[in-house]
This record gives sequence, C-alpha cells and structure tokens, in this order.
Amino acid sequence: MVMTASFRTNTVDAPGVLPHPLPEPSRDDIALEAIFGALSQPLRLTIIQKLLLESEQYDHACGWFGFSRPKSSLTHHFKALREAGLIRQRQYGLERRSRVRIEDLDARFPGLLDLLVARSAQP
Amino acid sequence: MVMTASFRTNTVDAPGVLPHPLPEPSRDDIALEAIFGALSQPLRLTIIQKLLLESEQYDHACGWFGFSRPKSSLTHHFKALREAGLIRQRQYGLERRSRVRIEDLDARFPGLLDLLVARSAQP
DNA sequence: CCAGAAGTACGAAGAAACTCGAACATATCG
DNA sequence: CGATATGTTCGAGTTTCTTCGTACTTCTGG
Repeated sequence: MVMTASFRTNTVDAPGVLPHPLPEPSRDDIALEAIFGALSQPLRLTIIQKLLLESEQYDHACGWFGFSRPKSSLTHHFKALREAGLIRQRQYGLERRSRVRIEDLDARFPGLLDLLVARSAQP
Repeated sequence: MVMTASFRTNTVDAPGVLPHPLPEPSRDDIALEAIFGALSQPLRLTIIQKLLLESEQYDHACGWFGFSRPKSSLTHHFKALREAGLIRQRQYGLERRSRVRIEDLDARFPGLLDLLVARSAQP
C-alpha cells in the first residue's frame, strides 16, 4: 500500500467541537484497490467489522479493540486503514479514536460496508 | 497471498462436454481476505471488471484481454485470481479460458460483484 | 513537576508479492 | 514432421508488507 493520493484535513462534523481529523484522502480520492489492499489484512478487516458491528455511536481508541499486539503494530494498521480512506481518526487528548467513514464509503462504493458485515453463508 | 484452503476439482457445468476446471477453492472455502488481496492488484481488478462487463457469454483466454505483459506475469495473476476463488479456468486445447465464478460469488458474498462493476461516482 | 498512559517514529529483519526472462510443455496447422 | 501459438515452471532481482523493539512525544492526574 503506497500513499499516492492527495490528502486533506477535512472538517465535516461540527468544527470547533470535535478535534480535527488526521490527514486522510478525500472522498473522491478513495480507490477501490486501496480499500481492497487494506482489507486483505485479517486484523484490519477485523477492525472494520468490529467498528461496524460493535461500536455504539462513538469513536473508539485502539485499546478498545483488545488486540494483544505491540502498540507500534496497531499504529501501523490503523494508519493503513486511514490512508486507504476506511476510517477517520481524531485526537482526543492522549488517545486517537477511529470510526468508519460510513457516509463517504456508502456514497462512493454502495454495498461495500454491507459486504463487510454480512455474515458469510456457511452451509 | 498464500494458498492454504483445500482445493477440489469441481465439475459443475455439464461434465463430459466442458474440460475440467483447474484446481480451485470450493465455494465455502472462498475467503473475503483472499478476495480482497487478489483484487488489490490493479491488473487483476481490471481482469475481473473486463470479464464482467465485456465478456459475452463465453470464457476468454488471456490473450483476449490485450495486456502487454510477459506471459509469465499473466500466468501469475490469473493463477492468483483462480486461487482466490474469483475465476474458474478451463483448458481448451492450447488455451486456458477464464470466467468469473458468478454463481459462487453471488451466493457467498452477495453484492461483491455489483461493487466491482459499479461505476464509481466521480463528481 | 513528575509519573504513567496512549500513541508515534524510526529502523531492522523476515516474509511475501511483483516482474520478467529463459527454458520447457503441448496442441494445432500446414 | 516441423513451425507456431498458448501457456507453464523456475529462478532471480526488486519492491513492498509485516512485525516488533526501542526511543521519543504528548497529554493527564496527582
């Protein structure tokens, strides 16, 4: 995964109230190949699924997920998800909380998120 | 992409008439991570899109696509798509023809193929 | 101010993917 | 049979991931 697209610091949700999002690709720069590349990593797919299925209305810091991996590994994977355009990250004091960019992804690739949370048919 | 799942030589379409498919994962062994990994390569995503949008009813040999890459590279990418469960390949005399496993993919991951052929919104 | 907590940055080592040439296999056609 | 066409296999070189330790930064709470 290489970061080539242009990045911006967007301010969608109530500027002044929420911390600014970390640099991320704009909606139109989200590429399907990058999405697929990011989601081909099992841990990263799990992160997105967990956010979609178990998060309640709020963003979650990476400690919330309960992964037993070194912190630097988690940084790496969350950054990969952010740079692919899958999550938005905001700094709240010490912790950095993530949420799925649901609106952007639904607008750009309708059906993608449904695909990720659908229980795969196991006959 | 590593090949770990069990493989079988399935015989879905009129055995005796069509050549046997090359070894491929069974429908239930198709994994989302593997799909995503395969489609994160731009050329491979193009192959699937071209098959879905431009193929008329038949399988296509890799010469049909008109890629200007060494033959060994094409072999590599078609094999990756087959091992991920995205395409089925059959040997017709000299040439090896590929088609998307539409039924299997629709059954296992509804919406996936629609996602691949949807024209991404470019405002 | 200091200690602890959350996370980053850097870098290195190993694994995996990508690209491609060269040699080989096999089917078809004249 | 020999030439050609399609595609494979093998191997090497290069690049990209992945993992993780270490050191560093920054915020928060006493």
